[in-house]
Amino acid sequence: MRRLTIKDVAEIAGVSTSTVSRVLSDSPLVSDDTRKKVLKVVRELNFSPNVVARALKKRESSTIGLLVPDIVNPYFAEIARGVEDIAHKSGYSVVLCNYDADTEKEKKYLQVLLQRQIDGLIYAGSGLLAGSIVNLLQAGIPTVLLDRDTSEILDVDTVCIDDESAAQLAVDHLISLGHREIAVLSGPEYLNSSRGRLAGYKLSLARSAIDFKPELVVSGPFTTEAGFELVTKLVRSGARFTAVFAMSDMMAIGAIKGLQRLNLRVPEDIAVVGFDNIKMSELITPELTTVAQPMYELGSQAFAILKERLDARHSERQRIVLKTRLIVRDSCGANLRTDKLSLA
Amino acid sequence: MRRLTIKDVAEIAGVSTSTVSRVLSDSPLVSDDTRKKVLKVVRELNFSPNVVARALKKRESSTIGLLVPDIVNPYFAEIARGVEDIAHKSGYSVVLCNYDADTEKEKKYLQVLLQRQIDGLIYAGSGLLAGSIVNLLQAGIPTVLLDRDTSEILDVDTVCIDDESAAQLAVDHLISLGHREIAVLSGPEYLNSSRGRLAGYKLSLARSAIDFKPELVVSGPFTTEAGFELVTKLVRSGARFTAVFAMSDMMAIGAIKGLQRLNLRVPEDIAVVGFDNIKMSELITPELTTVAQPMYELGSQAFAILKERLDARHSERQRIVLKTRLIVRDSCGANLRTDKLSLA
DNA sequence: CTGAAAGCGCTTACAG
DNA sequence: CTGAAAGCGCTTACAG
Repeated sequence: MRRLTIKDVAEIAGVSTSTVSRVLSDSPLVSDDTRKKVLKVVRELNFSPNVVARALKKRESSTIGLLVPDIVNPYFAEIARGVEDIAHKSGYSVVLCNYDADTEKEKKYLQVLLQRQIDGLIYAGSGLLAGSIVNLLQAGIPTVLLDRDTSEILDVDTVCIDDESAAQLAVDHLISLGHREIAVLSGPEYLNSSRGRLAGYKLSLARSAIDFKPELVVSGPFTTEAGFELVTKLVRSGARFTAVFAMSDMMAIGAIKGLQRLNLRVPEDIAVVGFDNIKMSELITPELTTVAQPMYELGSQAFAILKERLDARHSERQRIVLKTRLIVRDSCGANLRTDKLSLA
Repeated sequence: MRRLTIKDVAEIAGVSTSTVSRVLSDSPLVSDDTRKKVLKVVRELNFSPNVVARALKKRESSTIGLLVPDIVNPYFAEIARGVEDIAHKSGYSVVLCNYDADTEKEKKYLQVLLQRQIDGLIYAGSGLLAGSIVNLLQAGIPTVLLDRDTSEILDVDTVCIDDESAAQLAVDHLISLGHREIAVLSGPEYLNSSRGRLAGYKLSLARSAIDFKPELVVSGPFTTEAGFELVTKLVRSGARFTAVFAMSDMMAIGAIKGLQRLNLRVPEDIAVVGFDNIKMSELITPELTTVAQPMYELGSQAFAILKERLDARHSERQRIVLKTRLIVRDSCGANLRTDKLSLA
């Protein structure tokens, strides 16, 4: 069963393919009469144009690439949702790429996406090779970096949060609750986001005249497993602390599990703050106090500025910083006196 | 900066575009010498062919559509990962579509995907319009249905689980622990999966000579919110039960929250089994006993059978049923005597 | 307002 | 083994 083409439509409607093409793309260069005639045939045949032919001709594929480390990570899933929703509304399709922490996969995906003539790329997460991004920019494909602040290094559009002040939200909260020995479960050290959050932590300590103790800072990937293992080690090392600041909710959740395994109560013995506010954070017990990142908005804004660049290629570089806020729940003890049953 | 084409390569290498095309697609109809010559130029120019042109000519886009209700739902995120991993390995890109429960969006996506000349479609979740799928099949685009057993209705490839026996795993476990009043938090009633699981529940009861009580069955969407509200209502209605079988982990997690709010302990007062085994299920407290679905495999198998159909269009209809298994953790009390600390 | 023609960047049957 | 030519299904500058 051959697919229909504008040629079929043209013949039946008794016009040229040019005309069919024009009505299909809402060109004003068509009389109302012919437009109606053509539209009628289109409807009758249930005709739907071949967008890959269009893409070839126009050199615009109306598709963008979305690179995330792993869509299974709820943080990236929410971002992806934000991207896809807005892209779809604007007539773009998004091809999903999970590159893990794998440099080879990352290169491979970039190559595939280039071959597919994507109009733009949204790059989330940590894997970015300096080399790859340079290639992209050289190839002239509009790119926005999500969740990575590379302002110093590269001239790319970017949407992110202010990691430093976001971290302060968390740490100040702990301090206000009386904590002075605050351990930190950091993400990978090579990430700007980890560094920024650590800087925020130090700042908060300094403001309250608390000494910074390097031995209270441990780092690993943003996973529950890492959270579990890092606290466990920390406790066993004999380090003294009454609270922990985890740089992701996944780590915080792992940490809470770890503390519970060690027979430590959260928040009574140790308080825990997370970071991200993934949905899961309010489903665990105790409900997690955390710094909320607007994941969905990170995604939708990323697409929005990509779109701006696609529409008008001259625009200035944009750097969007989204707001974070502290969500106080139960894992730091701030709500200890509240009778939770009254909420039900 | 114009993108390079095979014409550029051909000129520099001193051969025809046909030849360049042949070496690029590994045709055997090229001598070793010319192949080397061409490859050298390709490498030097860092040339990468335009796959949309290829797609137009070959009428194969090497892309597939993936329709999920919502990628933020961890169940679908894991499935998506399974699909994407294997698709990528086979040289296919996947276009992500979140259609929610929205019939209009669903139609729109289907239309867009058709226009994009996707080679195949993987359709997960519940939204399937009978009408849409018929259109698809008529359009001749290979489709596999994931997570929906439509064997009676439609002649489509399908990968799913045996809902009936999976549910029995859960319910039998509860019964073996002495429970006889088992409430069920069902998914939407119009779904085959909900119906199958309910059938399994009834079968298990019958086998143990337990009367089926319709008032213990309530249904709603597969969400934590529904789980929370459904148990809450059930308890307040005065219904008597000592255990609940939730048809998804999200519902089970919501139910546990709800019970806790009501000052009921899980599993001491009420046991809860879930369904799916999403990652979150072992992160909550108490850790959730659940029936594991192989989400990743559902996704990868779905792509695998789609690929088979793409490679050899004559294949018979396939229906793959994947294994489920019971994961015993803490939410039913089966492990009550185990000293959990010994695990740490 | 409309159509004929050229062309987007590939692939492949055909001829040699 | 290699190349010239036609064509995939559109869009759009050009001429009228």
